[in-house]
Amino acid sequence: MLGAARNAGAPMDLPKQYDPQAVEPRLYALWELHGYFHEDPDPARPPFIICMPPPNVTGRAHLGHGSTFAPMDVLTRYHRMLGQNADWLPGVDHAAIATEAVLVKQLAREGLRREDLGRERFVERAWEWSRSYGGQIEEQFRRLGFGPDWQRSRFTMDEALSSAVRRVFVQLYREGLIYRGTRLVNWDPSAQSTVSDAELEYAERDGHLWRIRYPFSKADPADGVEIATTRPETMLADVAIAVHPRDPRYSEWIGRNVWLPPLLERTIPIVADEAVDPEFGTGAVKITPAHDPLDYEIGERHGLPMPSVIDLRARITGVDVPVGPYADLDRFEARERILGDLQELGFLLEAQPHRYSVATSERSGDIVEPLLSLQWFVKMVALAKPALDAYRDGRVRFVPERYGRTYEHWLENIRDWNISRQIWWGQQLPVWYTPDGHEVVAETENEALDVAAQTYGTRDLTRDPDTLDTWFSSGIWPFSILGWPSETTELRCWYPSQALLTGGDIIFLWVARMVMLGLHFMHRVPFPDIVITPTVFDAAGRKMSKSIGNVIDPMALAEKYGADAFRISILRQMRLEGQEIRYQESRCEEARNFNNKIWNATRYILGLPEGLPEAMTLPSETALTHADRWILTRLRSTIVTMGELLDRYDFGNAAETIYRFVWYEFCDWYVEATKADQNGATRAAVLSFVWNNAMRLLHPLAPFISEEVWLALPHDGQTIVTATWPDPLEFPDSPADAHDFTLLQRTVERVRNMRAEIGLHPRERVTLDVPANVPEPIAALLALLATATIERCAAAGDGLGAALAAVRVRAPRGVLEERYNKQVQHLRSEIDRGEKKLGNEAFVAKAAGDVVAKEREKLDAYRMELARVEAALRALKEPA
RNA sequence: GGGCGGUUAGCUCAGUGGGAGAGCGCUUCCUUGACACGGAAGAGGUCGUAAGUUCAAUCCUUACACCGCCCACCA
Repeated sequence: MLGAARNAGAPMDLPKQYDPQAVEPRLYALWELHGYFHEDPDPARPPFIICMPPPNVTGRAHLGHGSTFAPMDVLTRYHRMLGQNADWLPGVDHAAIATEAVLVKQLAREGLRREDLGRERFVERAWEWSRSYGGQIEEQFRRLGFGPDWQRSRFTMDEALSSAVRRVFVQLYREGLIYRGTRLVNWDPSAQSTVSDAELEYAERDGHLWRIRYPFSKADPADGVEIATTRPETMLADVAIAVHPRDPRYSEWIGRNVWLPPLLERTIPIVADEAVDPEFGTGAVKITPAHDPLDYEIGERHGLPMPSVIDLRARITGVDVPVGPYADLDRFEARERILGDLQELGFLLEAQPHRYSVATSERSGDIVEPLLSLQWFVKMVALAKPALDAYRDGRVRFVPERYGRTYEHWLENIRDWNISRQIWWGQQLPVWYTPDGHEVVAETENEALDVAAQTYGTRDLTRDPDTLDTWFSSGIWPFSILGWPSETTELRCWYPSQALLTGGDIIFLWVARMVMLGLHFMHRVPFPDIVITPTVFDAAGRKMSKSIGNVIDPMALAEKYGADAFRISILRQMRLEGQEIRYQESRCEEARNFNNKIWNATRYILGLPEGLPEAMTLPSETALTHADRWILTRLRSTIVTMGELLDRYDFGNAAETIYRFVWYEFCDWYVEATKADQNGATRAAVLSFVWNNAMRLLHPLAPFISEEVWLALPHDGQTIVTATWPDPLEFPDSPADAHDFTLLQRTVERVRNMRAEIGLHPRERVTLDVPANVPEPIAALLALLATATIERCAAAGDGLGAALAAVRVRAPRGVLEERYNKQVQHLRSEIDRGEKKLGNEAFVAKAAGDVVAKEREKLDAYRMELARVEAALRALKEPA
């Protein structure tokens, strides 16, 4: 659009407001059409690979993608411009639990359960759903300008990835790192599946701590041991009372039996265990190994039986022990009934209000029930050790560093990972059972049949119905997407990747597991840098949630303000050490204004009467004005700073740096300065050169507007996407001239300030007495920028700084007097401060030399300035 | 209970061992040939509290208060 306007020679016909909706989708389509995001492995260039954390197939873009995915896009685009073999590898996760939940809900609307459909048809339906409705998030990512290599997109359920998963499972099994066993697991009754420890969320609840007496004799309910519990419904499965071995209150009772109320059908022993806290409750605790993790450990230590009374539907079951009238009651209903009965029988002594935390399932939100169950596990200790070593010797590091301690602590205290799930959508375990119950683990059914025939003499196999935890397949993501176990070029060139960017909430679920599995199967860490990006909250610091109604949809922001604006608004708020962003829509509006500023600066450049040069070249160095040299020096410094900041993953400061350069340096000063007549010959070249460079610096952050503007300027190549990153060595550096320009800026500000005090209309010229030793070009800029008429007066001071300081503003005597008096007052206080400081012997003796010298210089400068102002004040009072 | 962040202008946040910053909001002026999604000039802060280190502390140390996050087997 801009380019066409340029050719038409009528840029002023362009609208004054930038319209991202007209630009963004069009440019994205072109980029994708030309395959600018696609790369092949090229060993001749350094790789820069980022594996996209695969969003759930059920997922939709949210603000968090702004803080995590936008930075990945920034890095990939930046490294591509640096000429590296840069590729961002995308994909989608099959999100077993979430997808299954969607489908089950869908079926329910049809009055069906998944069993009515059968596994095969259910899985078929899940595939259909994933293909048609799923992956919509990829479209949203396109709209946000994210540029991963779509041709390489992978789905965790793809056959290649599933077969990699089976390979990993089989190998770990053969190495003895995967086993099947009956352990206490977290059961999610509403999802009807296990949940791993890392997927639990603890919620504080107000409840009660009930004191209950277990009697020594059925005949005397008043004589017994008092325990405290928050979960009376589990007492039906109690197998013991535990006390601390050195608790004097109970020591003589250890070994005795008590009756188990309220049924009083069996007795349980009192045992001693160090894990009991004598300070808590009554110091005696009921032990229910089948329904509590700590009790399970105590039960194991004491060889206690482990009856269950809560079944998979979270109802009371009498399969193991008598449960009397409570059979089949819901767990919470049972609690009420049991409490009532205990009360009636005199065993309930007290109900004390108590705040406690319950484990809930992250996915379903249901209260998780610890249950004994036969499941598959990964032995973690052996895998964790190398992952810890890799962190400790620096092969992986965290940004910010502090997250490393989180990772370390988790790995040090790691527990076995329950990987079997009782859902149908996902990678089915490559495990078969013979009629005798022998396990056969193999990558394919044929192989399993052969093994079974050879080892057990049967071909009658039943496959384990369970599927693997979704995180099992994402744990091998950095190499499974490169074609592992095949020895592909991709695998050879692109493993390991260069950085992982993700939210802090999945350091355990995903990051640590990728490191462990990467080390185990590829013998190298999957990425050296782990960048933990901040979580986005609302402006009040609350999590965004549907129930609060404070969710901001990034797609709506992109619609309203443009994807570039959305990206800038998030990036500018990121801080290297920050762990949260409080998002306010006003930041997006501000970024939209920024883009509009860029648009209008471009309109100005395109509308220059002299037209733009064909090629992007700078005029000879001698032709450059002060302002040119200043902006080029500032550009050079901006390029260097941007590079440093992006290399450090400091996206916030990088965004801030280009933002300030564009607005406060280029637009506010340089563009204004080019309106002076003197620039006619060179300005179009310098303006378009600097603007071209600025657009390239901006491109990783705001890909659309930078491309649109860049294409309209003199440029090399087809697209900014593959343009080269600006090189500061391509243009002259003249710090001295740049400094002269900053002296001019201060003078302009001083004059403008006076103008305001005089109350001049913005267009009315003020008259300035400018010393003869201020060079003509500088004086001309002063006249332009301060809207002034220049009268030359006698040379004053030594050097440009002093000469400019001597510039006088002609103004009514009263205004000048007030102004000078204010200045005198300010200068005196500064001089006073400096004198006191330098008069302090301790300061002069102990402060670093340059600090003292600087202080002296400042003091001298203030004194000179004071002398000048006082002279001016005196001159004012003398009769003309 | 343990660990980690945070506390700076009305709001959201930068920042630094040596004279407190931005954006938004607010006040005044300005529809000047890029831009009112703009320009210019301003007002506004004892940098959470208290001690300590230092010639010098908003910055370093300690304690405390409040807010937030993570971890943990308080039954």
